[in-house]
Amino acid sequence: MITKKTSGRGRPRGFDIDQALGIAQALFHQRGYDGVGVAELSKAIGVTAPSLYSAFGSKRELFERVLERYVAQNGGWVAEILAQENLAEAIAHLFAQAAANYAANPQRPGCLALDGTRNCSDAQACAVTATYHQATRQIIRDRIALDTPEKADALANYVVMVLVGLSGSARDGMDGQTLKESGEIAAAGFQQQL
Amino acid sequence: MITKKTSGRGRPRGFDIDQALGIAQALFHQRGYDGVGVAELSKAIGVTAPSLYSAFGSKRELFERVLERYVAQNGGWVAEILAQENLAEAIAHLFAQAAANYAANPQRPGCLALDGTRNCSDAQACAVTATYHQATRQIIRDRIALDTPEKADALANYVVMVLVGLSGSARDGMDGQTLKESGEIAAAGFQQQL
DNA sequence: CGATTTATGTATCGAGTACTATAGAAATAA
DNA sequence: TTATTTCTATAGTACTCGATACATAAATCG
Repeated sequence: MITKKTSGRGRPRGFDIDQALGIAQALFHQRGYDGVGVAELSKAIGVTAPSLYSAFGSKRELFERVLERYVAQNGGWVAEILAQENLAEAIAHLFAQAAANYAANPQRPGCLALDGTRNCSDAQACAVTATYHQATRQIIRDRIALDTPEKADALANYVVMVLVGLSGSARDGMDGQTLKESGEIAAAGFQQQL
Repeated sequence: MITKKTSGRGRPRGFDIDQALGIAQALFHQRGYDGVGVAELSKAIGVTAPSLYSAFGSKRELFERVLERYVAQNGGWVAEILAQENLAEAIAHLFAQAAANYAANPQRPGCLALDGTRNCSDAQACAVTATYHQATRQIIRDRIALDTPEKADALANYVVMVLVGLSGSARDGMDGQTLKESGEIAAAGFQQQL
């Protein structure tokens, strides 16, 4: 855990860390890791590059913090929805919520964790998203295993594939209603397997 | 149509156009449009940058030629498979073939047309892939409309969403067998809607 | 042959990349 | 106050990006 000294001895920080993370989050979500430069991040946040490096260490570490924040804000619903009793309904709700979230803001379509490092040149940044990707898949698998342990792997892979499809389609411009309909068909297909 | 003078008056070209396109195709498929630079393309093809620009005009135009070649080689199977009589079987075959193709070469996972310009900084390059994307969706829609005109739009969007999911999952490292299984579930979901 | 046309390599352009050395500014601690 | 600590901005580092000016090489045409 990083110890955040809220106030120490030296000159106080001239910008708010969380607000800066929010601005960076929006930019990364719009155009991906490679698509946003440190210069643009600095300008948008309103500080100079050295201040960013002093606060976050590197562009990749800043992205890690952004992703951590994103998952904290937008990752909880996965576990919440999966907590309900009926598995088929849980998956249907999962797809519906994913469709809604991925198309909620046309300027930030899809999932930052799933698509933020697509075609990314930085292997370490890719690894960060892959961690969250894998963690989410595990959560889904564990829930499915409560009902059908022997089909858990195959069905979890299917569910993740659909989420990738929904996120990617959102980034391709598919509107929320269409996304929702496609999710419903995918959910019906899931139910059929039980 | 571009008139290709096979032999004109000046100095003959020192490299084979189609062979160069093949090398560029492999590179773009591996790492996407932004992930491959002109310097690397030049080095891989074995010519200098000015020769590439003389032959293709720009990196974006080279990518257009590459995509044209890719679709000519790997796009025909979509229409072929959809030509069969039974719609549900056609879609099942479509997903199975997509799964097989997207995972056929681990170094070139997924679909170049679907994922070649993900998070791409060049808007024109994105537009090129979007054209093929839309054309494929139209082919699928028209085939579905032969059976169920009123559901054609929704089902075509679903099918494209699944293809995006399969391609994206392949790029995330999902193996061919898992991809195939997920495609089968998605195909069963499609059949259920008829 | 000379004139013309096209492709080639060298060497470089300006802009952008992530990142940082350095010095000054602004706070606390003694 | 003086020393210490931390953040800040200026101004740069070395590198890569897509694209090109220029002169030369290699072909055809008249």
